[in-house]
Amino acid sequence: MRRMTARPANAHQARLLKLLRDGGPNSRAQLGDQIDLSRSKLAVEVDRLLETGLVVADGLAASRGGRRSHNVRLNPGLRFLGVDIGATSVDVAVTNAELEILGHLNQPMDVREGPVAVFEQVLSMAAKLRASGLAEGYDGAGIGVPGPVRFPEGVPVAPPIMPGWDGFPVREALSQELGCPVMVDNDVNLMAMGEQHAGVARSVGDFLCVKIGTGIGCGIVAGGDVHRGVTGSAGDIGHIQAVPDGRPCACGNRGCLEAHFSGAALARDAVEAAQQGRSEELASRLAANGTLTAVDVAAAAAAGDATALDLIREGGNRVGQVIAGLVSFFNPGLVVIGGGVTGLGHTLLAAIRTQVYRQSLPLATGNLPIVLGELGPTAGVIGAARLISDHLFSPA
Amino acid sequence: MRRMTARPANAHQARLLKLLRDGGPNSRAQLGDQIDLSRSKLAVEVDRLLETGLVVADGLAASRGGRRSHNVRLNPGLRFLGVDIGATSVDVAVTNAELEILGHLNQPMDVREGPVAVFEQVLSMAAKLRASGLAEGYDGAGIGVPGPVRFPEGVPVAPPIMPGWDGFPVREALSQELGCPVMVDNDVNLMAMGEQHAGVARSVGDFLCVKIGTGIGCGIVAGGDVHRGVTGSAGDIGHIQAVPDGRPCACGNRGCLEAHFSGAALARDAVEAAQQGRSEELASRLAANGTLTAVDVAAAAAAGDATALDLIREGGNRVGQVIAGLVSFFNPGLVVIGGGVTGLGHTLLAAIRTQVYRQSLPLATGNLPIVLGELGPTAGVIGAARLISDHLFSPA
DNA sequence: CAACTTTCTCCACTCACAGGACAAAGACCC
DNA sequence: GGGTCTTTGTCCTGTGAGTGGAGAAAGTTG
Repeated sequence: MRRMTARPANAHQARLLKLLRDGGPNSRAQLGDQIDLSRSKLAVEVDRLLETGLVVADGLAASRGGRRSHNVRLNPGLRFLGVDIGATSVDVAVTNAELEILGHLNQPMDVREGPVAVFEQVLSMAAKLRASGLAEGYDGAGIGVPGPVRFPEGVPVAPPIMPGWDGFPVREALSQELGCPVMVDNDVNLMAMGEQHAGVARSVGDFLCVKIGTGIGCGIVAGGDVHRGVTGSAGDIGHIQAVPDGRPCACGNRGCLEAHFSGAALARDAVEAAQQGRSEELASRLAANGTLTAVDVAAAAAAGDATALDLIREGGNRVGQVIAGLVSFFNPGLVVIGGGVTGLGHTLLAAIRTQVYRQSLPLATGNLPIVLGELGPTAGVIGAARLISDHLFSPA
Repeated sequence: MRRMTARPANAHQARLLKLLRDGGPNSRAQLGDQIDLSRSKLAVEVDRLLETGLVVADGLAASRGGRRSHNVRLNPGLRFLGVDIGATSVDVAVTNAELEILGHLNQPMDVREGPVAVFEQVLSMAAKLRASGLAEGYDGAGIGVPGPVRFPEGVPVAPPIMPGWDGFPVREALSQELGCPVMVDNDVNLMAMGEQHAGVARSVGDFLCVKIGTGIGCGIVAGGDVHRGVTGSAGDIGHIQAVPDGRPCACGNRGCLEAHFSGAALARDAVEAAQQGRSEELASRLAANGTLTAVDVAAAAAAGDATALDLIREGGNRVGQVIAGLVSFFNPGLVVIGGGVTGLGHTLLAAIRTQVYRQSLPLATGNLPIVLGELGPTAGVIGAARLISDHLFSPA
C-alpha cells in the first residue's frame, strides 16, 4: 500500500504538526493561540497541510459561545513503528501520528544473536501487528539499540554487549525492509524521549534518565534536546568507577558501576547469597527455577527478606553515589530511574535518594525530584515513535 | 561620554556583527560568502549597520583581480570590560569589539571581603584603564564570579566560597555604576567561553573545561552553548566524591575532590611534606616564604623534587579519575585543563591523561585530546567580553 | 586600449505576512 | 422570533523582506 510521503514545507507547518501531535485534534483558532502567526497566514498553512494529506478535517467542535470551530487533526491513518531492542528482549509497537500505542508486542531474544536474526524477529513482529489490522503499512520507524550509535548515519559503533552489530547499517537495512524512513538511537536516549513526551519528564528541559537493566546507562536531555556526545556514547555510565579496586568487569577494569549493580550483577549476587545460605527465600526460589533474576530479588524483598533488601540497598547506594556526581556536574531539574529494575521500587529509590541528597550540594538538590519512570516498558517504543515523528515533522 | 546604544535590528544584522567580531574587517563580498543572503539584501543590512554606528567603513582592500572592495569593520571605538573575580585575585581587561585585549590589570584580593569592597576595587581598576586612554567609556561589561549564578538575573546564589555575595544584585549594581549593560556568569563558564572564542577550543562544539585553582570547577559546552543547569550550578565538580571516606571537606562531607586536590589542598600537602622532612626543596622554600603555594610545588617539581612530583601525580590521578567519569558521561570532543595549577604542566597532564585513557571506554577516548588551556589568565576576561558581546550582538 | 574580473548599486518582481473588513454560525436575552 | 453579542473562518489589500538580473564602477592583464 502507498503510504504518506509528504513532509512539512516550512517551519510553520512543522510547528503545527507537532502541536497537533502533542495536543490532539485542534481548531484553527486554538492553534492560533499556540503559534505566533496571524489567522490568515495560519489558515493558509493549515490548508496546505490538508492538501498534503498529513492533516485531515475532523468535524465541528462544540461551541464556546459563538460559531463552532472546524477541527483538524493528524491523519488518523498514519502509523509509526517503535522498536526497542534490549539486551534480552525486543519490544515492537505501532502508534498513530499522535504517538498513542495501538498495539505492542514483546519477545525474549538475545541481541548477541546478531543483527540478521534480530531483524528477522523484528520484521515478523511488525508483520504480525500489521496482520492484526492495526496498520496497513508504516510511515516511519524509530529503533533503539543497547549501545552507542553514530546518530546521523544510524549505525551502531563499537557496542560492547552486541559485538556483531558494529558498523551494521541498521537504518538503511530497516528502511529498505519496511519501505519507510527510519531513525536509530541508543535505547536509553529513547527511554528519555519517551518519558519526556508522555511520562514524568513532560515540560522538563534538563533532566537525566537512568536506565538500569541488564546494563546501566543514562539519557541526557539538555535544553529540551538529547545530548548524544561527539561519538554517540554520551550517557555510558556503566563503566564509571564506583568502587576503587572493586570487582573485575567485562571491560577489563575493576570496580565499574555495572559490575556492582545492574540486572545481571544483582542476579549473580542473589545466587551467591542463596548458595551461601544467607537467604532462605532466595534459596527456595533458586531451587524452584534453577536461576534467579532481578524479579526474584524484588519478590523476596517484598516478602521482607533481609538479604534481598540489603542487596537492593547496597546497589542503590552504588548507583546513587554515581548519580550524585552526575547531579553535581549536570545540575538537572529531574532524575528519572527506569529500566528492568524499577520493580525494586521504593527500596531502590530510597537508597539512591539518600546518597544523592547527602553527597550533592544543596543548590543542586534543593528542588530535585528523583522519581521512577512512569511508562515502564513502553517508554522505549514511545520514544522511538517520537524520534521518527520529530524527524518526519521537520522540514525536508 | 555618550556610548553606543544601538543593537542589531534582526537576526541578519546579529549574524553580521558576529562575523565581523570573529573575522575582523571584511568586505561585503566576503561577508556574502559566509552568510546565506543575496548581495542586495546584504548591502541593505550593512548600510543599516553603518547608520547605527556599530559598523564603520574601513577603506579599500587590495584588489583580487578586479574592483577593490570597500571594507567594513566594527566600530573601533567600542569598548568592552571583562572582569574575572577569582577567589584570591581580580582580573580586569578592556577589549575592543573584536575582543582583542587592549589593557589588562590583575590585583590580589580576597573575594570574602564581600561585594562592596570587591566592587570598589573593580571600579577603580576600570577607571584606571579608562584614565590610561584605552577607553573613553564602556559599551558593555561581562563579569565572572567564583560561584553559581542565577544567569538570567545575574545574581550569585548560595556561593560556598563567597558567602557575603548570596543574592547580591551584581548585574544591576555594576550596570548602574558603569552605565552600560552587564552580564554575569560563573568564572569557569567564562574560561570555557574564552578558550572557545580564542583558545584551544575554537571550532569545538562539545567540550569540557576543567579549571583547577583555589577550588575546582568545570565549564560545560554542549552544542556550542554553555550548559548552566537549572540552578546555575552545573559544572560544580569540586564536591564529587573522589575518595571514599577520604579527607573531611569544608562542605561537611568526606573525600570531596576539592579536599584532595586543588590549589589550596596542594599547598597544604606541600607544607605538611616540608614539615615532615619529606622534601628539602619544599622545606627550604617554606622557610624562605613562611608559606607555600602551588607555584612553589611547580618549581620544586621542575627542580626534580620527587615529593613534589608525587604530590602532583597523586592529585592528577584524583582529578583524572573524576574527569574519566565525566568523559564517559558527557562524551566531549575535547578536555581543556586550566586555572592556577596549569603551572604544574606536563606532570599533571600526564597523570590526568593516564587515568582518563585507562578508565573511560575507547569509543569515548579514542580521539579525545586532553590539553592545557592556551590563554592562561586572559581566558576569563576574554570569555567575559565574549559573554557581553554575544548579548549585545543579539536582536534586542 | 581592449577584454576580462570583481565589486557594488539599482530596480523590478515575487512572496510572506499582518491586519482589517466581513461573512458565517452560534449563544443569549427579551 | 428577532435583535445583539461572541466566536470562527475567509477574503483582500498593503507593507516589507528578499531574490536575481542588469549594469555601472573600478580594477588587472596583455
